[in-house]
Amino acid sequence: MIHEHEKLDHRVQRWIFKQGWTGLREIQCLAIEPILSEKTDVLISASTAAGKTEAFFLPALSAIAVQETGVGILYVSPLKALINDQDRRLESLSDLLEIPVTPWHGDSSKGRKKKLKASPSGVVLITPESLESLLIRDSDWIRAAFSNLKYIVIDEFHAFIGSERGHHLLSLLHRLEHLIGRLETPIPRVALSATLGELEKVPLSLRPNRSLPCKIVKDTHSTSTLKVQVKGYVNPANLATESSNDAEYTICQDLFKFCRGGNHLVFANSRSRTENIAATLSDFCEEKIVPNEFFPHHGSLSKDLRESLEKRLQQEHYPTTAICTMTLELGIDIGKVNSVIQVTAPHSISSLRQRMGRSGRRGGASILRMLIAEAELTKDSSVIDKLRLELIQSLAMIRLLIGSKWYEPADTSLYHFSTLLHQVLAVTAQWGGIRPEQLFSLLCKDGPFQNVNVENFKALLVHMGKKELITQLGSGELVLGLLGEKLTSHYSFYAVFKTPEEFRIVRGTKSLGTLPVDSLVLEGQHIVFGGKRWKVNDIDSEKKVIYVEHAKGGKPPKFGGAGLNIHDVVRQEMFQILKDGDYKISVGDQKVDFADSAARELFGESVRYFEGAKLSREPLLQAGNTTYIFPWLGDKVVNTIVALLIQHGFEAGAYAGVIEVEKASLESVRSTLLKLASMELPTETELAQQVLEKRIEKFDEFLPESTLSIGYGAKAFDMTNTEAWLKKIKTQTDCLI
DNA sequence: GACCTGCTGCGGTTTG
Repeated sequence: MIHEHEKLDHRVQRWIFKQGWTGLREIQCLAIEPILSEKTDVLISASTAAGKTEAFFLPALSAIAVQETGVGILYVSPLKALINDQDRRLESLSDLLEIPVTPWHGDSSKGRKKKLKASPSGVVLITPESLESLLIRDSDWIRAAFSNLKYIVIDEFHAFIGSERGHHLLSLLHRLEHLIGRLETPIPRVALSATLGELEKVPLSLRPNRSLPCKIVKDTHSTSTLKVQVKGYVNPANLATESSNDAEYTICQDLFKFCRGGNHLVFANSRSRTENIAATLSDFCEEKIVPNEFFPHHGSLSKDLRESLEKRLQQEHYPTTAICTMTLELGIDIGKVNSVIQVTAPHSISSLRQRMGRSGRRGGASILRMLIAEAELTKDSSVIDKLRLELIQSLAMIRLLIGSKWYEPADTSLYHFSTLLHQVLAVTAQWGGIRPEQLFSLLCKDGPFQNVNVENFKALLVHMGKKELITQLGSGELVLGLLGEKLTSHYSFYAVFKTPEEFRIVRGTKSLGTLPVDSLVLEGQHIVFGGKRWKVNDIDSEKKVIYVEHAKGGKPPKFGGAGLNIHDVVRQEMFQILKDGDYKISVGDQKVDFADSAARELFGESVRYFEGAKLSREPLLQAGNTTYIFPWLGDKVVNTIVALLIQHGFEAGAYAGVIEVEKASLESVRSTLLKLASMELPTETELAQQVLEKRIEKFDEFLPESTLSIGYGAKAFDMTNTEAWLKKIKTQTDCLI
């Protein structure tokens, strides 16, 4: 394997030497042979900054270095910013090989696009949406330009997998292979990612029809070390808002201590908390008369503000801490930071892993601090507070991250009907006219929508006809209808995901960012935005602009938001920790304690309550008029149990995975659960029929009710695991009798 | 009690 690099083009070898590299990394060596073979898909899974991009491009550029004409490599990225980074990173190597690289997205140079149009060759860096636009508007050019295409590479594959946008991408790639006559001899796909759960299942998500095998390349010995600490905080009960005694203020004081003078990332999970923390930390700087080094970074801030902060982080000239949301999670180039701090529990282990990858300078340890505030207990405290579930969830996620290296896998049971409808329109627009059976094989039978059967598809087409999205000609061919024509001819068509309407926040003539309109903003109201406090002067509903001026004090804007989706494995780990009364991680014959004394104290309270209520054996608990159910399973199962109970006349809801059944005795809930365990349960689709608002995705508004129920049912409910849980409850009860 | 991503053609202005 030491001589693998000799298979690379001589100029590529010379370039490697010139970089001063002592040799190739393990994954880079391992990737050479499968990529050069051109006979297999390749999944390259390695941690951040392990050289995944080079692992692909060194051999792939070698393979196309001798290619005369046509685009040889199509690189697909979820972010424009990533395309711009890659364009810069590839410059020296592509210059040496005289291979042109063309970034192709909404904001990229028109001149370079024009040049590629005139003489297509080399590497194209593109977003899925731009590829869609080219397929619809210029498929003849695509057919010619991509006729010699050797590789398709997808960066940050985990950002696509399992989502509407991911299915869009798979459909685009399948349509591309179809267009250039490569269905029989598919173009090898290479997926790059740091955090993929259940690796062996990923190839199916890269190519659902399995027309090529997939080679998995991963680094076998990850040398990176992690240093983790969980700190607990107690939020005093009965406090007036914005008190200097509340937990968030104490957390900010600690953040100031940890971060000042260095480069750090603070992930705060919501834009409003991000804004609050950044403002408080800036205030601390002002009080101490030192330059501010704390800045917010999230999706509603303007590109200018975000980019200047990214640059400041990367240059490392000044100490800088970004308080951020997932905008700094993906691979945009900001260099490594001293440490990562997570305030409030993370939403998934894969995102936690992604965040940790941002820390660890010069091969040193990654440092993660997790700051978790729980409410001070009073006689009115809820069961969820008494169990300290946010802390328990955080501990469970750290154990899964470090102990079992497990990440949430993609949910492959989904239908993605909204995106399927989009693709019916896109393909019809691309071809002008198409027969229904051709559409079905292209999109469902051979394409990525394999969960959709002929009946589902027929129902969809019939409804699309009724809505004038498509029309059937006498010949049987489908063409665009009036509304379909209108939708596909507007640029907003290309993306399959939905964007809420937003107001621009403007100070004088300077745009500070945008705010979703579902939030309440009134004239005279004080808001926090861009890390500073503002007073709203005027709102222009027509132009969708909010005019602001500087102000002191004020409340943050209320950003909108929806539900969580915690996985079964996380909840099972939480149960295990509480049952064992121990969260520590075994390393060799030692146990590593990663919690501070306050977190240990909170954990003790949780375990005492757990044991007192006998929750290790008893899934039900009555407190006053309310009965609680503890399935210790993911939100899909929790949703399913709630829906079943509502069907049986109960008032039920769930919080943090715990089901609350109001005005119900433990015995009445238990007998209903036992009844459910022995009867035939409704299907997920049938359960979805009782849900009133099912239109969530961008094109859901055009779907027939029956199709919506199928899609919603698969997304929200899990009858198989619910049934298994009910049977377990029944067996336990039978044993007791 | 959540987050993020993307898109065109053309008319206008400025610059070489």
